[in-house]
Amino acid sequence: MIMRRPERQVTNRDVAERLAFMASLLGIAGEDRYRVAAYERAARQIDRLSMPVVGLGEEELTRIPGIGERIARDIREIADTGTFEGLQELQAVIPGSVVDLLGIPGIGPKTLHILYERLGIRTLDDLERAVRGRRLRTLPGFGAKKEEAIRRGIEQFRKIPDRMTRPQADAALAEVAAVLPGDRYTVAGSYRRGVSTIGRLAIVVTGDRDGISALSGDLGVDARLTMSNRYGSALLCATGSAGFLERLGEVAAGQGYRLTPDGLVEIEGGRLREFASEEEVFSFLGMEVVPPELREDRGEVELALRHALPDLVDLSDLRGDLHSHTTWSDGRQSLEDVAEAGDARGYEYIAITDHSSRVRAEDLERQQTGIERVNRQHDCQLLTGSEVDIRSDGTLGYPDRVLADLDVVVASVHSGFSQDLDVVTRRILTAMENEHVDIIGHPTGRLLGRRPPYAVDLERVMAQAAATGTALEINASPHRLDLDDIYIKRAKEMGVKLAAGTDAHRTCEFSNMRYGIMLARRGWCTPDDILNTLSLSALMEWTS
DNA sequence: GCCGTTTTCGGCCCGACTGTTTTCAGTCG
Repeated sequence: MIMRRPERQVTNRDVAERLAFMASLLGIAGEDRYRVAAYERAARQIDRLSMPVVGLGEEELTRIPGIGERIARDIREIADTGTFEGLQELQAVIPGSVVDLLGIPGIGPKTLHILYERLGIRTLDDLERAVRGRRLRTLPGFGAKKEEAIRRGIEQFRKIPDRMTRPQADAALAEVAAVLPGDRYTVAGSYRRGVSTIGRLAIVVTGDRDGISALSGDLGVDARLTMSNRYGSALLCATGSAGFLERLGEVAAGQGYRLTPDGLVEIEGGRLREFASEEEVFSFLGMEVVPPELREDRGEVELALRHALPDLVDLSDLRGDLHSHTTWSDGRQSLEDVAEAGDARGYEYIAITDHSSRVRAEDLERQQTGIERVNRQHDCQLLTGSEVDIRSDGTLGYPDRVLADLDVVVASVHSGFSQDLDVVTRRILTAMENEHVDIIGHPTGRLLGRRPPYAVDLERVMAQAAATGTALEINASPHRLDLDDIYIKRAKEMGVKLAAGTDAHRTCEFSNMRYGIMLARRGWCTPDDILNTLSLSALMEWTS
């Protein structure tokens, strides 16, 4: 049976993506940077628009700030044809492989423009050859150091694994949902275990084969068919991980069984025992049910046999969020918006932590007045705070007297990513020595699929966190998910508190907390390990 | 390219950082 997806409607995301692509091409073509910025701004506007843009006429489009006559025409063209003339003209001149090079750290549009125009570089391989041939340093505005920086950038770029972020996986799963009814399948694999990035989606399907070939063919989903009376073992095996299943297989073998997706097979005699649910399998083997997030062969099987698994933290245990941005810096939400979002989630508090680099100390005082006013109108209390830069020389973005007035101080590295291990580590250690710093934000600085972590000695950071009573952040943004699970577990074991924060720049991002909790659970955290399970008063005591 | 007027062109977010420069340009967040 051939599954054909219906012709897809052009979404706002599609339009935004075309406009952003135009901006990249204009930048590489060496166009005026404000023209480039105009397309970037328009892309952002369309992306956050609540109504579908395909239904709007040019007249209505120009009423959106940042969209004038020209871009309104382009948008209409995209809505009708999927692309527009100006974009096609540029695409005819600049190959797509050139645009990809913008992903290399240290290469922006201006640099790429010169590389493309002067050296005719079109691909990553071209660029690598030019670097090896020391041809970059001869270009105007280039030198040996920049050439070396680009060489390192290429190295990093090549190391980025080709895995989906969780939002990308969710988008792919939406395509699965279009093919199969929800009661016929369950998502398994690394997705179900809550891994930060997903290589390949795995699902377990019950019933007939309808739609299965479309899933594995078009969508590249690993779909395993089973019967409902064998669903338990099938889901267990499809969820993994390999190490966990191996350990579980040993337990089964000790009791005379072989673990298979069909069920437990008696080693002597070959009789099959079937299980409709995972719970039944665990129970049969005399074990506690192991939550999917723990199934990584890190000692969970032994504890499950002793019925001594940790009581993992749950989203409902959280009383607030410890990292958010507003329009005072680079956020898209007002203080009022944040308080409303907090009320809607039933939070007791949300820390307002705008970037120190974007808010002058005297403006921070004005923001505090605003917070006091908003707090009178809402149950959820906004906490005064800052995400203060740990600058490349190790100093903080605000003087102590400013930090002393804040409820919550998150200190983060946003610069000097290419510094040596020891330099970056000492910057962070120094920040923790400051008595006003409560939390180290996104401790490794990684951006999933885009930028590897900076070089930092996490053992030393964790030891210092334990010694100074500083919390380490679990940054819940699906593009960061930083700290990683193995370090969360290690930190917890060292007695370090972990602070879950969404880093929300807009109200819809507060729901990203679910990712943070997923990660905390993978790090074996109980409610006691997470700072923001504390009540407001207990939190205030902890930070003071 | 957009916007706001000072109705017809000049300014557009900005600070830290780095590398290339002798005072600035490009990248990044």
